[in-house]
Amino acid sequence: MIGMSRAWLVKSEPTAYSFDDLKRDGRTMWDGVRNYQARNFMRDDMRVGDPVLFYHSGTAEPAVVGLARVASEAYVDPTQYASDDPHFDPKATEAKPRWYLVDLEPLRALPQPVPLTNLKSDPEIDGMLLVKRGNRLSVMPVATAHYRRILELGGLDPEAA
DNA sequence: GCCAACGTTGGC
DNA sequence: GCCAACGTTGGC
Repeated sequence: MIGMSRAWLVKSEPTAYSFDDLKRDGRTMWDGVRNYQARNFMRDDMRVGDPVLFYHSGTAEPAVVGLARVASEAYVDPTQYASDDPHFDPKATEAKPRWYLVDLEPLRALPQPVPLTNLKSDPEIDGMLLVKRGNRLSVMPVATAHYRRILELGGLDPEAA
């Protein structure tokens, strides 16, 4: 990681959108995020090229399964205006959008998915937001040391990735 | 399916 | 501005 590239983690239920779906699509709008903190990270802090850990939640074994990258600057999430969309927000207006998103592109699946339980028991992962009790944030920053450790556990060389 | 934790809403 | 009620997240 050259310069001030910052690592992130996004959660998704694979039945809704999986890492395989992202690989198939080649690129996707990370739409439907309806949490202000998560929105702010995307809108204010994400930069094109930042690495993104892709996490599967709501599964028998929740795990980090892939590596992606931020592929666009933030822009208005169009689903907030779509009355037939589950993420429709009647309080959002064209003049005052509420929700923003970035595009994501897949880089590669982790050769070895890294289960949440492994992270919880790993001393080097101490303090990571993801493993904090009651954490519900679906877009979060990841400390560089934690990011590198997860790549390592996932079977990727942190230097090469 | 259960339930704890959390964020948001809305009445006051 | 407080806070109870509610809906959602997400691990188990």
